Amino acid sequence: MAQSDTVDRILDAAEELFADRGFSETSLRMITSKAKVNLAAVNYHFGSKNALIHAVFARFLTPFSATLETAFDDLEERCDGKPPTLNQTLWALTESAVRMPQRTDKGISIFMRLLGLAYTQSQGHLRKFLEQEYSEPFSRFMRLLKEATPQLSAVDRYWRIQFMLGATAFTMSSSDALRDILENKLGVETSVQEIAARLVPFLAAGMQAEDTMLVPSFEQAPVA
Amino acid sequence: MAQSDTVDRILDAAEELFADRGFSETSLRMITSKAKVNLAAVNYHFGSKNALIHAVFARFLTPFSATLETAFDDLEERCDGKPPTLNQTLWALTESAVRMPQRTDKGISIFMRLLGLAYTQSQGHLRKFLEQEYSEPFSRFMRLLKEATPQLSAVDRYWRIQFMLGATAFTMSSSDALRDILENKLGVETSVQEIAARLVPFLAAGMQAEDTMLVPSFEQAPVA
DNA sequence: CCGTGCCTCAAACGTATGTTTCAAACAGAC
DNA sequence: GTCTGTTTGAAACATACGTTTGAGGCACGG
Repeated sequence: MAQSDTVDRILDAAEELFADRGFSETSLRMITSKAKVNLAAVNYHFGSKNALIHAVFARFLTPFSATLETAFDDLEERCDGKPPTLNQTLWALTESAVRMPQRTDKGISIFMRLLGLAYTQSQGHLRKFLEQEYSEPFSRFMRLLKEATPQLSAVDRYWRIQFMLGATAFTMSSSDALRDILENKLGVETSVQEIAARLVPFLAAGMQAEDTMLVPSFEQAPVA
Repeated sequence: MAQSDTVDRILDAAEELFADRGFSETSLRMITSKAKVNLAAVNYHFGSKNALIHAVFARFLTPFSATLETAFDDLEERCDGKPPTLNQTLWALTESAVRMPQRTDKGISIFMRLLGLAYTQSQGHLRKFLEQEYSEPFSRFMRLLKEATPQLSAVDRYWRIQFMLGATAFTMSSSDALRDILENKLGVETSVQEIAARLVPFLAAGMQAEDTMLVPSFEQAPVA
């Protein structure tokens, strides 16, 4: 083999292990033994474990952010002038994610789970890396959200974006938590596409909720 | 001192460190040096690091689940017979959380962040512990949610509950992630009570969103 | 006043981690 | 075939972790 596939085997193994164990809980020895490569190969090819984590993210985030850019381009062109709606913006995002070329059958869920972990596990270096490398599509998405919800105050919009990100990242990253508790009872399996199809209306409805209730209490919210 | 306060000092330090670093990323040496206590004290008083984690959760989860039980009792009594509404159920939960006696000024946010981590960091032992000890108030909350949303199919309700949990847990657990990016720009500080006041309407609206959009595409969702 | 039980302390133990080393194997160019 | 730069291999390194040990202190009941 001309350009050794050691690098890819490491990335594949690391991606999968990170996705279902987290970063700190995955050792280089687990990765190299799953990838059937020598332990030293990671530090040789990537330099450090943190750099390997960055490489895992870059491998799917770079093509994804390119796809996303063109999706946003298409959307804005289609709307010529008028700002896209909230639903359109959210769908542009989820369709870009779902339609990404997959390496494996479970590619998209690993993808989502890693993104969830990225925000959830407070790895300072990772956040710094992601902010530096992918701030542009992120900012653009934020701008679209702002234009799609002009009725919201900046503070309301800020928090509701937090809630959206939370619902998304958490759902995608908890493949084994509540799924075990409840999915057994229902006995149904759901694809990522179907989850997204359920998630987007939930997010859009929450984002456009009528009012922000302040100083709440049961006296002001009667029973009937 | 008759009953040494070592145990409480360890719990205080561990709680805070766990909350802003996660479990695996917090070592016993960090905890004991923050608590100004000997390293061996943790294993002496608690037996192991995992048992310490359980103790940290039990210290606030046990009184909280008691408070929650009476809040649900009050709510159901007030509604005599008729099932409580979704808003009432969500408010009963958040008010129980907010009105818990606080040990420190930042007590409630640590509380929330730990709960977020509990579902997010896939610590098998923690999930098992929480399920064993606190399954009853959890099941009761789920039952109330079911009765408050009879229009939803079981599958829809399952996923939307996931989304609610995600928005809540993630928001509460990401005290430093997006807050750094956006809160600087807005220059406002928000209390946990205010976050809850914004979160509940978001969740209720999402939970009661009209329809679950299936097989979505831009052809079926025109621009105007 | 002295022992008994509870607690603290410094030190060590065993293990696992990320990283480094350096010799061997390899590929391609001349 | 030989040389050169790149990649792999087994082993070791230094460090950090959770846990255990055993000596010492301290309070309290006899």
